[in-house]
Amino acid sequence: MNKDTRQRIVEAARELFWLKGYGSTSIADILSRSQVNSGSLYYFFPGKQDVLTAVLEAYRDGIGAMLLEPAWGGIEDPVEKVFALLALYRRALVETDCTYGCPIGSLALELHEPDPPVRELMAANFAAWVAAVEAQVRAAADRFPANTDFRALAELVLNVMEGGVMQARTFRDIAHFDRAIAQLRAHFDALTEKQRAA
Amino acid sequence: MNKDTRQRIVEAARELFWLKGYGSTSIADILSRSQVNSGSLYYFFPGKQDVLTAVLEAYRDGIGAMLLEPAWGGIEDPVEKVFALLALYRRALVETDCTYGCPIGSLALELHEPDPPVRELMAANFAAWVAAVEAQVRAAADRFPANTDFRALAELVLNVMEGGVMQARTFRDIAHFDRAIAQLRAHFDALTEKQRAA
DNA sequence: GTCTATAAAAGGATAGAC
DNA sequence: GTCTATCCTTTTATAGAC
Repeated sequence: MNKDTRQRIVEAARELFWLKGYGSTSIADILSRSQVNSGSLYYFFPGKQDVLTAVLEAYRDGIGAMLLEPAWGGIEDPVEKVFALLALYRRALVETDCTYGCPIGSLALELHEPDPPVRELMAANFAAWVAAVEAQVRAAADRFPANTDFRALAELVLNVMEGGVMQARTFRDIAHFDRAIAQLRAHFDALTEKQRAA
Repeated sequence: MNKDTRQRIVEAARELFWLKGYGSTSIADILSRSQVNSGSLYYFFPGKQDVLTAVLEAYRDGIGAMLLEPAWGGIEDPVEKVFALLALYRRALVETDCTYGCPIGSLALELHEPDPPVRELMAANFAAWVAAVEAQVRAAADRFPANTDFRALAELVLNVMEGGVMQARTFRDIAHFDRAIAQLRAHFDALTEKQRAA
């Protein structure tokens, strides 16, 4: 219960930032949830923003073990891995009555002028997500037209997911997310069909 | 300078919520920017959240005159109207060094548990935007396959725009937005080509 | 490394004269 | 409808003993 104090703080902050956002989470909230006293938090972190950077580092470092591996367990086909990842976001939405938000996306739009370290960590998180998706579509490169921009395609997946989460949350209706993903699936089908025709 | 006091408050709040977000904008900020005193603001509004609903109502009521008409001036083709609307968002991003955020999208992700009136007004704003885009693609219905889901297509436009804005802001790089729109254009081209082939 | 107490400031909101 | 002054709470952060 001593050296993991820092980790308890980061974990509590991660949950609270996800549940309530950064601005609406007070230091007192973090202390209460992590069962840590003020003095200890400020021993590890100069201030609240440094807790945020630690949280963003945790997301970045955990994207494989915490997000991709759970989503991809047992799935072989690279394209289906992409949609299995999206299905994970759908599940999170359903389980939270469409209250869930992608933690990185929410922070990205909440923080209007983030200090450089914060912004760069958010960008690093998005970049890692896109790189993982890009690797999958690239692994199925033979199904796509020869001139396919795989990075842009992977970014499209991220954009549609983030947009779909935003709409589902705002309307409190998973159908918005489902329509978003259906449109993406249709786009993928059209691309692969185009290749088969060629 | 008396009956427009309320309007000055709403306008100042609109700008500040857009620049800094809702949580980071204080009542004192709004008073200072609108040159209004505390007593006057609380004469018109019970509290800060009521200022937010007034701002969201202003966005909803102004979507035609403030957003669509400026975007569509001189453009006839319905599909090009859709992309002209997206070009307006691009311009806003470029002019603000990729600091711009869609005001509704930012609020939608910042406010994690918005009270019903706030959430419904955000939804009404998105719905009006989507309806406007849907009307355009429907006006070009003959170019799309017969089974096209025009609402879902219009929602895709919104989702890609919101995602593209999020990425461009986070990376401070308009190329992210441009790739997002290019993917959307490719999707439209594929749909209309499919129809021509049929 | 952790504890309690508290400083110091900012925030939303109200009172009451005019 | 507007003005000034101010209350009350929350919030970030620090001090100093242990």
